[in-house]
Amino acid sequence: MDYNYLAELLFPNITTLPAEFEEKYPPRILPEGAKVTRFAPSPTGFVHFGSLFPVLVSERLAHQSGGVFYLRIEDTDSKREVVGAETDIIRAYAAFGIAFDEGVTLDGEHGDYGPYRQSERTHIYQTYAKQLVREGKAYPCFCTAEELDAIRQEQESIKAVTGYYGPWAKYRDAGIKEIEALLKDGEPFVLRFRSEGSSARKIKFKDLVRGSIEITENDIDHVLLKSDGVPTYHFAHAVDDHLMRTTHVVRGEEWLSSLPFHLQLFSALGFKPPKYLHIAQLMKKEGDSKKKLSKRDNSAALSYYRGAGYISECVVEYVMTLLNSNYEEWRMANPDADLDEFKFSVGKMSASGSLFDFDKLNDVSKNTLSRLSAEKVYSYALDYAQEFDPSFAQVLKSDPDYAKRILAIGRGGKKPRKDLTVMRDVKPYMSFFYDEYFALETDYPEGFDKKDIRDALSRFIDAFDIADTQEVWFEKIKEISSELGFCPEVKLYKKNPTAYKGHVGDVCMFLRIAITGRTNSPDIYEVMQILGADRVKARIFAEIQRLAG
RNA sequence: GGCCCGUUGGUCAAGCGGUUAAGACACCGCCCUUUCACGGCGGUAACAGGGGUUCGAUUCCCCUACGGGUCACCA
Repeated sequence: MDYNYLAELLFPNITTLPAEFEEKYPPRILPEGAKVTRFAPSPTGFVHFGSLFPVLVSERLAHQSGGVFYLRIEDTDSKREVVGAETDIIRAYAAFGIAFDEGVTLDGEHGDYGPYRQSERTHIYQTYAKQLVREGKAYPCFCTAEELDAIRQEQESIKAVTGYYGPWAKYRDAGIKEIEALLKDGEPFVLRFRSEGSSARKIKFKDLVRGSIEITENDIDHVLLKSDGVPTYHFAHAVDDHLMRTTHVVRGEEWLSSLPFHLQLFSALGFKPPKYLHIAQLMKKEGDSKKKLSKRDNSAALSYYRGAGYISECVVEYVMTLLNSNYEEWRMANPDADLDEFKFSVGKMSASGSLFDFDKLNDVSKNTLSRLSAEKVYSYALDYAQEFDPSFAQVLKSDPDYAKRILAIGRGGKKPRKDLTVMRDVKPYMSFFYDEYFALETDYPEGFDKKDIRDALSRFIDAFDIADTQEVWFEKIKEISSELGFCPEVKLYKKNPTAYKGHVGDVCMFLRIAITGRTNSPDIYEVMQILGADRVKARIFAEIQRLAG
């Protein structure tokens, strides 16, 4: 068989040679040990939460080593393509603080290794495909879907391993005359890889997160180019990651089984394969078993987290705890350190799939949020409100300083308050500070005389001075307490509860309800300071009236 | 079904031949506290099962079970 003749027959319009691309895309000049990684999604219009894992790993690996992290769009399947998906992807990751150094961006492409859209690289793939044909490593296959199906059925009936391989590969050894005739008739064909592998042999392979793996060799003649001349994922992966000089490929473990084929491909093309990290899938608990977090779960979409009010930093923080087992420990020791200071290591990655845990996410989120400045929380809260609660956004914007003072309560220091988990919590948390939202949301507990409550409130108004320090302020409350028969010391009260109507805590509770409308609130002294004397007095006065009426 | 990967408390996990088998979340109890949120202290709870190898296995090997992945002109 004259393979050169076949190559010309198959690709008459391809005049470029692999060497030209090798020259056009030379090895990158980077510092020693720098890693080149990429994220290569197909624009299907759905950004999966789980994709954050490989993305974050790739990003860390590249940026921690002084390397390059780029975005490549794998748009080789026109059937799955969705308009606008590309920008959605870029925006989605940008919202999580993930930036690409190179590749497809919102304002065009950046970098010297493009184009970064596979749909624009057809001639490159075909150049390499033609070369493989010349070398007898690839051949055209004219099987129809029906024929393929028939082969499979026959294999199943005699319990043979299914697939297009060896003796089953109908066109593997087709004669040139036959091929020529089919071509002349305009029969569509795919280009297949001529596998020299054997299912009787195993290959040893080292995955960076899984260690040594032994897999059966690939003996399937996989499709390299589809009948429209567009490459399959496998072929594009080999060509692109070689030409774009990727050093580390981070991808889901579902690719592990096609690895033997990929390795064969790299070898057939004369490429040095990249290092691989096959990371475990994120699972979800369903009944008693683990299930893949599927698209049907609303929590599978990355966009869900923004809608639910999780801020990007918190989600990233959570994902990091799953990605590197020592991350949490590091974070506890360095609560305020930047993520960049953490040394991400491949060796600390788990090979088994972890279960998504909302409790843990919430906890991480709460802690992360508690460490943020009031300024930052305000800005996040405003962003969120602008998208999901415009009227609250107006309120926040009407007096930013006031809002920030509220958000600053209990913030900073060794033991910050942890009231907020998600941005949705902000409004209910601070609403009573605003007259338009303020409402009496609770009643006084049973067992207290309405008159005592009224007396306590009115005596407080008489004694109240906004300029009081917390100590003075509290002394006054204690005084009022004892005057009304409430024990000023809780400990004392507990020793002999029947001797009193209640204790100072109860009196505080009266004040709290009058001022905030609820039994739970941050430190009531600070609340009063922020509300201001007028509002405090007005609310207490209104409550006295209500109790009297 | 073939091939492959995985399996330490409810969850995430440390461990890498000898440990009272860490820690975090969740849960429960107590303490602190003017409420709440914190914080402190304590508690329940695990090496999937069976064989080897070894003086000794959570750790190494094999088998089984279970879970997951993959077997497309999708990625």
